[in-house]
Amino acid sequence: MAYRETEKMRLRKAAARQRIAECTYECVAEGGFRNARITRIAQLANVATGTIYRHFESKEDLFAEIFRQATQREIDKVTKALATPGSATERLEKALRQFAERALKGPVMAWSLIAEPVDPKVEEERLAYRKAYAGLFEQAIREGIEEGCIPDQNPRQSSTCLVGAIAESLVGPLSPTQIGQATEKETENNDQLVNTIICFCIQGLTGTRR
Amino acid sequence: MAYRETEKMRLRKAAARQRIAECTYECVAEGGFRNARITRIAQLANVATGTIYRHFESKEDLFAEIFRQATQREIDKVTKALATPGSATERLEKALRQFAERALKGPVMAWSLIAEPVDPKVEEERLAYRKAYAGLFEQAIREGIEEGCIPDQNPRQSSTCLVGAIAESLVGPLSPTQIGQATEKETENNDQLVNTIICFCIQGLTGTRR
DNA sequence: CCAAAGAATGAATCAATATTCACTAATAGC
DNA sequence: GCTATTAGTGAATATTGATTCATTCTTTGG
Repeated sequence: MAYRETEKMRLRKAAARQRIAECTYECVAEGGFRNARITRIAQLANVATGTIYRHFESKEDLFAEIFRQATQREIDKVTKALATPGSATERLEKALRQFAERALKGPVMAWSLIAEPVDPKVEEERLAYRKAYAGLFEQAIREGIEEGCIPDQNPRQSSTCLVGAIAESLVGPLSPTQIGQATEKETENNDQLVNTIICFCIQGLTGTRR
Repeated sequence: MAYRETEKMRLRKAAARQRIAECTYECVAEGGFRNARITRIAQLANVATGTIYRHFESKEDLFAEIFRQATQREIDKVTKALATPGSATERLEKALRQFAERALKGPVMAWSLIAEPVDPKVEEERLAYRKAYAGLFEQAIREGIEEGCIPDQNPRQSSTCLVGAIAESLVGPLSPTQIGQATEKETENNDQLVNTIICFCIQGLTGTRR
């Protein structure tokens, strides 16, 4: 009898796994899942391609995990924004802004999470992600209706519409040509864009121009 | 001296080309560009794979042409809707509804036109398509502001936001699971969805609940 | 019917990647 | 240092589709 997994080894393996995950994230942020090739990920992580398969069942599984981690981060941010004090409308505005600004800061990743075609397992994660968002906004709208700052409406449908509206308002400008990092001018334009989207969304929700 | 291209031949070739185009459209409508393989298209069109290359330079070129044809059809519909009599708001509503309903009737095609990742040549067509839409809506918004039925705002930015909002409100629900043909219940839901989107958009634009 | 020219064919080739696996290196406990 | 066991490697293989091209079929004008 000889080899038995020891703590040191467990840590080393965990570190390697983590490194692979991070490099995958980097690749995706750079050019989407489509662009994240196993060979490139392996290179970045300083491991052999085969090693990746000792840590993850398949590329699909690896991607699904990265997707889950990335969306969880986004959802946490929005959840936090919705948990601040203030009226439902104010909190919704904060959350939408959070969402939009993050997406514009990392447009490729946002696009990958929102709209890039992905394998079935990853698509499953996306479904959960969408549902989570819709649920968050739905709850806030419900509160707004109770508070009286949002007119009566179907919260589920409005929240779906809301998520859709922001998502695509962002996917549009970001998806095709603009992959470069934001210049000053662009940053300014982005601020403008975010304001317009938020304004549009809040109006769409409340019917109140401000 | 012997063979010279005759009218009959010209027609026959044109017919074959047309048939290939139609079958490509079918394939795309069924599963997006990603899913439209040359071999499958050839099968549907009853030609050999090689034949496709006698009619089109490459897959990319074929796709670009199909894209152009498909978007032209969509743009014509919206243009027509915007050309009816009525206030700018009414005409915009009609146009948005037209857009949304068509997209929901052919969700996969809509998704392909709006958001599916495509080759550079096709992406170029998409850019033109987006610009055309933005231009149409922008003009209508400008008219609305002049008429006084839409508050003052940046027409370019609002129209971009508008296009984005609808597009993604539709891409969201349609992209993942629902590929099946609409059942009665779904049709009803779709009507509801379209109403909500339109309502949301018009409010976002005018700040008026109705 | 014939010869020249073009059109159509589809099996073979090429290309791009994911995945495997026979082999080597490292580790653990003695 | 030795051996059992697991980790790591990366060249070879498998897969999926686009594209090519030598060959066959059609058409045309005489």
